[in-house]
Amino acid sequence: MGKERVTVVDIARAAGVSKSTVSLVLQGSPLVNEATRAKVNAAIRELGYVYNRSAANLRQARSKIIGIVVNDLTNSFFAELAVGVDEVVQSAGFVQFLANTSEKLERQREVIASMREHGVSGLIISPARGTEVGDLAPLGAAGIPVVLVVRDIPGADVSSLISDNHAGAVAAVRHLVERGHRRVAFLGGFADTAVFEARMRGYRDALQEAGLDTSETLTIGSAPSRAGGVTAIEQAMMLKERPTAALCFNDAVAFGVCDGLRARRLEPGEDFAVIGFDDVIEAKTAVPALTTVSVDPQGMGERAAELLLKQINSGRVEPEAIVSPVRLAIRQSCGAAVGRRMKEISS
Amino acid sequence: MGKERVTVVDIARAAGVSKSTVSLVLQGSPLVNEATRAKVNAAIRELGYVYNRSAANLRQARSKIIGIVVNDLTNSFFAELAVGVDEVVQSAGFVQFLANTSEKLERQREVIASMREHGVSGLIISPARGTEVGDLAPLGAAGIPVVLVVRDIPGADVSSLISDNHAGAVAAVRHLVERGHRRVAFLGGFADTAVFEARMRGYRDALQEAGLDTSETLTIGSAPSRAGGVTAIEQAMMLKERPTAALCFNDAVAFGVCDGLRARRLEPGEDFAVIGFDDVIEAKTAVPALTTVSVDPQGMGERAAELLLKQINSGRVEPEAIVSPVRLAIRQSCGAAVGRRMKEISS
DNA sequence: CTGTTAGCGCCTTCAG
DNA sequence: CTGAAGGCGCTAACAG
Repeated sequence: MGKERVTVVDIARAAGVSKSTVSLVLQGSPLVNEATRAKVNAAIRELGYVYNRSAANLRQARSKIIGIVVNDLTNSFFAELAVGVDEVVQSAGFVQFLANTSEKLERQREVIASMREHGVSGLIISPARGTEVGDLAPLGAAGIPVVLVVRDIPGADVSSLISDNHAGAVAAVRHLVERGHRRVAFLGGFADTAVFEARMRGYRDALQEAGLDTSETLTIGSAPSRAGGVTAIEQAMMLKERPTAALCFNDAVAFGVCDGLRARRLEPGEDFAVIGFDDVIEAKTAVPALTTVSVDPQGMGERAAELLLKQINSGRVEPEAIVSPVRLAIRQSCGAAVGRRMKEISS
Repeated sequence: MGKERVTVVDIARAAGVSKSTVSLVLQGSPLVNEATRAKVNAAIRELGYVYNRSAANLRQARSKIIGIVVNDLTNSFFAELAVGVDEVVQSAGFVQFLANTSEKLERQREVIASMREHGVSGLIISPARGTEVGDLAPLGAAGIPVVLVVRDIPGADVSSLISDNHAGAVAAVRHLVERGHRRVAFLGGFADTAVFEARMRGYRDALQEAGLDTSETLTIGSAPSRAGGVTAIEQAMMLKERPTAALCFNDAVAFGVCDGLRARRLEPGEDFAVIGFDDVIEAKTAVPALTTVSVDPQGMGERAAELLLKQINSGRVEPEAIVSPVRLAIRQSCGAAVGRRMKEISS
């Protein structure tokens, strides 16, 4: 067992060629004779050579790694995203740096800095709440392509890939109105994100279009979590004129709303429809017995990765803003059964 | 805007010191005067210097990155794991390479190779099914610490951190027996993993201890997925003497079993208890209305990362096998209500 | 098609 | 406490 690292010169010597030839083989260059290539590869295998990317990166001033930073990996939505990114990134011969910020700006700053130091070729970011253009500016200045996903940052000079939240909200409300709902609440979320703003605007626009009440009282904010959903529906049900349906800020809130509904007795025959955003695996399976209609962006990870790779390969960093269409997915038909079930369970 | 990369010599010049001084400052060495340090830091900020880790890694022949490879990031269990690892790894000044293998050995080989090339300091692996000792041997030979999580690979000369599957199964079965269940099935999973073997053995041991039937017929294998659970419970319910409770190979199977139970009518008053393994967030929320008792390892990611860091820092690579205790977590009380609910829903 | 030469940016002796 | 020199392993010119 040789203690020392085996390098290109070792394998060059073993194969009886020069180290640049080895280098060419390593990079799969077509400029090298088939026989030579075979000899080199044999030597590589024999000596157990492992390519040293640190050296290559240093020399080339770039590395085949792309970074992905998400604000909450615990949320299945982002886990899915990361898997999608990983898939295309791996097949393109890159590796993925994954960092989770847990919505902490400080952490985000650190990981972005760290990624720069590692010389990432590009970055996919679902920014933490409160991220400002200044946080991304250095990347752009350094010529590192960035693709923003899920949350846009107005004014940032980078690409973005977000879902059409406005259209999604409009479609959801239309769906509810078609089914006869006249009092539709908007539950959950904080007003400080662009995502919230877009969904809320879609909600209002669709109500107006249907000539319905857009009064503030039917809009109840809360943490964008399951617990927040419970709080929000409780408040909503204390209103003089209760809503009969709710569009929720996201899937977590929708689950919480369902929890809240289960916990209270609805009047016999009373029905309640719930719609959430950001539907992913969990949402598809978690509340099978309640009606949920979901607005979910498909394959966002893959698309983001492709967009990023395109920019990396073209060398050009020309920001591109893509708004991804959403679809309404109906999991289970509405019906008075919902009201009945509530009673049964709470008894 | 200078086109050229700013390096240590630039900032050395700007600060009026030598480059080695700068290097010391960069590493937070205490050997440098406070005033000098301040000057250097000022220059760094002013020139927008970014540390080049490729160069440092090349020079030092190691990198502050640790790799984590999981067999299914889509499974919340592993997402949680990755988050846990990320947390401790980040605070230790490392960054995390995350790769998802989707149970594909070929992919796993690629990513492990890639990580070696990047000079990772250590690796946390939840191996894909079918991984052999040979797949990990080169890492050990290269002195790269490896911590196996979730799934052990007998004979591999690396550390491992797995839950006490045997004890978990025993506890689960005892719990069921105490509640009066006499016919307990073991549903789901494939017999080709050590995990399966341990859980199955615990199941058998506990039954024997209680003087109950351990006949093969109550053991029904299936894919370790939700769909597999549905298949398994359907088979189980076609038995002459039906089981009244099931211990499931994992949480996904448990969900599937619940699905299957919902889909069929139980006799009035008939009860059925379901227990799953690998409980994580999803499990805690997905089937709130059914009785589930869960066996879940806590903080495995953090512990694995700590173990790995310890090995990295000590330089010593002395494999250590840790069996993590599990706990039974009862989500909701058992009761005849389950049988009633089934009827209601399926009608 | 293959060999030679010259660094990439940093860290580490070893003197001062 | 700071400066001067050398080289980590690789690739990018350029010659042959």
